[in-house]
Amino acid sequence: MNVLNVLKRKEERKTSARKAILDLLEEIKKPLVVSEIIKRLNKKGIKIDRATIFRNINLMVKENLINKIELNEGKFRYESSFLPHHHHIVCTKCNMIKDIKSDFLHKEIDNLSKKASKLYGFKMEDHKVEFFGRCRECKELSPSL
Amino acid sequence: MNVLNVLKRKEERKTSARKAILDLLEEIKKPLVVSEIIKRLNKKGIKIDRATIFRNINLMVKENLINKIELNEGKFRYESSFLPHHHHIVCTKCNMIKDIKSDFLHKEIDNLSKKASKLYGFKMEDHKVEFFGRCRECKELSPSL
DNA sequence: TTTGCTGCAAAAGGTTTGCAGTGAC
DNA sequence: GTCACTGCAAACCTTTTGCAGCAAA
Repeated sequence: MNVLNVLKRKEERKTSARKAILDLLEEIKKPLVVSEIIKRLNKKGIKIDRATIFRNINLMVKENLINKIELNEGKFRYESSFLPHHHHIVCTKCNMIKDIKSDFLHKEIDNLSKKASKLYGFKMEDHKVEFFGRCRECKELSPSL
Repeated sequence: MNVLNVLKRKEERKTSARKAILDLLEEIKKPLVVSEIIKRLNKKGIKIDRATIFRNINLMVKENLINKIELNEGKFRYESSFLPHHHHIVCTKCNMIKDIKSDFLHKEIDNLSKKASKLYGFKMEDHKVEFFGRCRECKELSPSL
């Protein structure tokens, strides 16, 4: 996939840093925080400055190549926009993040969005649905919670 | 309402700082960032140190007196837990935050939660549904968007 | 060659922590 | 009087910005 071609439209360059970040996110298929991105790139022998990562991610978020999300941690996570549309379920004990395929939620969420949009006069652009709870393993470890 | 009594259970004290914060949040009925909380308290002639605000808010979040939410801003907002359960709709232009009464979404969201919980083996504790878009005024200002 | 991109260092928020003094009970 | 709470200052973390040198086109 030649997603970086999106950048050619403007005066934006296809640099190795941008390619490396996009490649990583498509490979991992999970929302990563910037510190994790840096660590994983290092493991691959790729060194990119933190400031450069942020600058590139912000640019690619604007270009819709990357999604920027929050999962109650006080920092952003980033994932490839080229994953099938989905939501997240987060374990509040082990912090494991799992994707929820949106196809089985799609109708309901669409409904919600339309209802809310009509009732409140908004032109809807985006929505966010995240679930938080104990994953199979963690709920067995402390069933009282 | 004597919500502060919750604190008496433990070795926690009912202080004027805690009361001031809770009162403010019940009065405003909107999710506030800490800087806004400080400003609004100042206007009332109440001076509480930023560190004290954070410490108290975190304590009261644990006690379920206050909800801690994120709305894609890179910082937390806090609102009273004693508001009827609801979700949020955020204008991506003027940043206006509106509550969505949950009663008309409740069934759908409950469905979502149960489905996700069954499918992924989670014991669900919480969920988050936020909508983002242009409010009535802002969508009229730039209809092309 | 041009001008956008990068690394480095510094700064800017938001949030947390250590400590000595204060106040709730 | 005790021990939790507060204010102040410093530290921490994530994210942003300024600038001089580098590299894509």
